Amino acid sequence: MSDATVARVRAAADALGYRPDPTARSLRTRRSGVAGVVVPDLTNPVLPPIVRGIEETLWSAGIACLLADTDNDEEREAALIEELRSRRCEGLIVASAVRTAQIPDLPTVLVTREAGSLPLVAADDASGIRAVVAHLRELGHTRIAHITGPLNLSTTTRRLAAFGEGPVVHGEAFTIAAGERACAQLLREHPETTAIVAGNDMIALGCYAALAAAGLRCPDDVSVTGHNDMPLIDRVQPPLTTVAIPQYEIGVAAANTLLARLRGEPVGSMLLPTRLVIRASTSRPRPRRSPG
Amino acid sequence: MSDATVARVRAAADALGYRPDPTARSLRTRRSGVAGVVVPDLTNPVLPPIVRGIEETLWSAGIACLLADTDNDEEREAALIEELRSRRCEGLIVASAVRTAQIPDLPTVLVTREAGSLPLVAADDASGIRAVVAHLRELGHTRIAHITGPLNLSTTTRRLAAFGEGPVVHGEAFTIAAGERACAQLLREHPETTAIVAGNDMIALGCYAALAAAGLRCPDDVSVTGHNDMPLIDRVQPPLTTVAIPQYEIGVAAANTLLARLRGEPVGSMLLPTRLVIRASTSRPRPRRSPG
DNA sequence: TTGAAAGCGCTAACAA
DNA sequence: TTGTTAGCGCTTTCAA
Repeated sequence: MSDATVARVRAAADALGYRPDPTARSLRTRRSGVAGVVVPDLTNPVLPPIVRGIEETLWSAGIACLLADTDNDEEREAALIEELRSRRCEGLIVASAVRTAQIPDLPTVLVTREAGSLPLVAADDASGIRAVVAHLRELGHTRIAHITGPLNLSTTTRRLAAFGEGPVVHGEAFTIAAGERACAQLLREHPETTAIVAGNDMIALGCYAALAAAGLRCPDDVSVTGHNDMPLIDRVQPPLTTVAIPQYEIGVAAANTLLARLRGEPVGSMLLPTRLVIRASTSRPRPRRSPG
Repeated sequence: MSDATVARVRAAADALGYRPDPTARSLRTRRSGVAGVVVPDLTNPVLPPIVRGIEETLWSAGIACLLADTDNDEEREAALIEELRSRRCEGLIVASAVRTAQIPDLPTVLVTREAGSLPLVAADDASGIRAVVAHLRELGHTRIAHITGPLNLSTTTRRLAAFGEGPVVHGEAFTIAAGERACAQLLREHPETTAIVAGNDMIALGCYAALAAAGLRCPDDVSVTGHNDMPLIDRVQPPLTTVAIPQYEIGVAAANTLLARLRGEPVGSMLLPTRLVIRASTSRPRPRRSPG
């Protein structure tokens, strides 16, 4: 068939406004051109940049994204994933995985949170937390405590392991309220603490609130660090020292990993580098008055 | 057909793992069970709660959401909407509309931003802005200026009209950087200003930066107000006086409006109530020294 | 190389 | 009421 003919047919098709029907094509090819993106809570400021990275990368590969928000509810997650599967998603990017979760028989890439042996794209939080602890030690802190996120999340266990020795209190969620409660408990149980490594930025903000409620100042009395460097966290008072993660790039990498899987290429996990951002929530510990 | 038979068939179907194929069903019924959600920039903190409201409401009506981010680019918006249409979305919820935008021949509900005569679900910003101005006047301010968002957005024109008389500077975008530039310009052109009504919270944060750069303090020298009451804006320094909008409810209402349209019911626009939230970025104007 | 035909899994219309 | 059939718009196979 000559190029000219191709051009003529194409012109005629355009003139008639012909558009291939993706539904009919899907029925025939068994490919939907759709992937599912499952998030635990879009309202968590870490997620939107990740979702943008996913969405832009998949769109440019001709794949559309069905968005599903689990509201951090495991049952809801299961139901939504089943629904996405039944809608013939070609693959899944899951940011909401809890360690016990069952992911279905579908090409799946996890983001941030690990589960089973599925490929994971996440920030290298362990090295981030180690950098934070080193920074605090350099400032002269010796009584450093850690407030974790929920124990069923792999992010929590990774960060906890990297934190190493020291008092630990577990927060029930990655929220300001949970951070505030956990920090109040920490101040009761370990009043000698001079620095707190919070499980993430939201928990760090909870620490700010608990410290203020206890009449302590940050960083003068207690230094606080976070994790994620989420939007606006540089504008709170005091600006938070935290571990920056490449959110958008994590989204892009997750999408590319899924695309590779869909092409049948072997894929593995990926940890992207983090960066310590030192702001005003950390300082030298206030010299202790000798007892008596 | 007896109930018992129904039950037996159903049991047999379950046993065989029968799942109706939504693709084939779509091909036949011409209904996809999918709606498109078009946002200008998911990274803008106002949007995630709205998207959650949309997504939860549509899911519970059996409709899945294809997410598309236009990155505030009009061409991209057109291309994405065309792509969503070709994928047989049953309807569209568009939060990215600019006033000049062409929306295709598809049931569409606009969110926040208006365009043409399409049904719109938004906050009643006009009354919010009026409340802000009244609050500033009550505090004793008489030299109140307004920094707008981009002029091609209906949110900007609504808020500008409600602001009324006074010096106005236009920001090029709803971002901190644009707010900072516009505020710097305002301080040059109208140094007598004692209060700034910013077009939204991001622009207000830009004002904070510009004021600090000019050696002015908020609220001691200049009061600042925002719009949206976005997450974390209560934690910045000083906590921002702003207009709270019911973000999640806007999403829910937009989704319900689309569902009504899809059922063929007549639908109209809806403005949801706003609420003035007074925090620490507004105070009485500093008494002016009499000249000379 | 080109064209014809079968069929993906479902639903709606129709016949028995 | 129940069963049968045509056909949605595409891709792929097979025949010419």
